[in-house]
Amino acid sequence: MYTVALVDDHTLLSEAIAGLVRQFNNFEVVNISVNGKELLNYLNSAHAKQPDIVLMDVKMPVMGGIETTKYLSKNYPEIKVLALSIEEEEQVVMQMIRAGAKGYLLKDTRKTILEQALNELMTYGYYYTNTVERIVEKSESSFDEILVLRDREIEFIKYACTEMTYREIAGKMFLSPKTVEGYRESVFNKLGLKNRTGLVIYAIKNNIFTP
Amino acid sequence: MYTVALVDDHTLLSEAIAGLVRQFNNFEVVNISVNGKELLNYLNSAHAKQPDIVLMDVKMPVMGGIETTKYLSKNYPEIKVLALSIEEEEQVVMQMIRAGAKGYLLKDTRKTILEQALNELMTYGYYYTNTVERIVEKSESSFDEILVLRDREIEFIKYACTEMTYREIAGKMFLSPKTVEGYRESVFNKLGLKNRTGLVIYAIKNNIFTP
DNA sequence: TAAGTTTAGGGGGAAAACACCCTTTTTTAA
DNA sequence: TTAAAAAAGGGTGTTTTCCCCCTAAACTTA
Repeated sequence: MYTVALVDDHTLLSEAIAGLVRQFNNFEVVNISVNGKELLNYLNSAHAKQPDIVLMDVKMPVMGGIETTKYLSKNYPEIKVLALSIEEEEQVVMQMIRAGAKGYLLKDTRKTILEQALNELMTYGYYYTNTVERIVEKSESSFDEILVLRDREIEFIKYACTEMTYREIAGKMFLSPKTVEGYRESVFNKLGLKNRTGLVIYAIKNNIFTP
Repeated sequence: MYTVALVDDHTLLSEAIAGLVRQFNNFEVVNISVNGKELLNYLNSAHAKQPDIVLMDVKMPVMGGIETTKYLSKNYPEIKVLALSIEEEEQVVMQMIRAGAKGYLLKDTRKTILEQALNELMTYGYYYTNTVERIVEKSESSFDEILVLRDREIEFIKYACTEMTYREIAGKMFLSPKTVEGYRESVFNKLGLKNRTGLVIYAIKNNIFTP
């Protein structure tokens, strides 16, 4: 009998998924937490039944999935983290994998896939769907262009996601308008963008700017 | 015995929640769909057992919760829509309520609350939590400008959130560039925007466009 | 220390975006 | 059945953005 802990701030969902897990053979739910902090409290408590697998949401208040996974990888390496996220932004997936998650289930997963994932996690130690594998491959080959963006360029991008004109941005950054235009050009070239609208969308998709 | 249909693109979650609903007395799950279109297909099919309640996610591809709820309110007014959403952005809540949702459950709901909501929905016809009531009150005083946006304007906004020029958007919408400029002007005036960047941010914040 | 990389700045021109001014036809609502 | 509102289109001029090309300090780093 393997043990599973759930971490998700969406109480209804974690309760519902706990119900699913309980239906599976070989698996029992030992804890449901609403964030990483609560999970750690549980793990440190004396009576805790240590989970073999943690089903972890990514976006949570207080202590998020990425942070929690990093901590677990370091301090409880025998616990396998299976990310279970609502959305499939590539960056987020990669950050979780890098943090040490042994698998990443996307929103469109079916019940049977969850069971399969749990079983494979215990037998092989990891479980990746095709979608996630593709993301990982893609990210490994053309490694993140976001890295080649300079600090000053990122600063510029954030300002570009407002209603300011480049002239006004130049004022805020204490630069000449021409310099700001230079940043625009280099950013456009690096990211293959046509105009400022594209830049805004890119910035939001890549978490440079949050609306 | 009351009937419940679920609409959610997160298959795992809808399956899990279906499991919860089946545990409740008086309720049975008659259909699980991944988007509004699929639900309508089900309702139109001959063998369909019409649901008393539809548990509806808001953000879905193909046919979203707001659109679907509007359609149901008009064509199946006897069906009660209970929104069940991951996030609690005010605009979204209000849009769903205006579309005709009889209740709105937030992510942090507990299993027992779901059961209570379903029961109250059948006895009183509606169910609102305190959080949602507060949002509704707040929004009723300062009424929403999003309503005054015309269909064609919203269509324009979606295109404006791409790298297309207005000329190209005009082509896509089969309009003259001048007409598209007219939409731009009226949208800017209505929403108090200065430029296209502001429009993109507004559209994303208000879920007109999802990056 | 010489070469490369940021960072900062500039000229000039073309294309878009923006702003305010209009008209006509069709739909919708009172 | 009018009156209002929406949808579509136009003219003209200004500002902003976009694009390409180019210079020069300042800092890394081999």
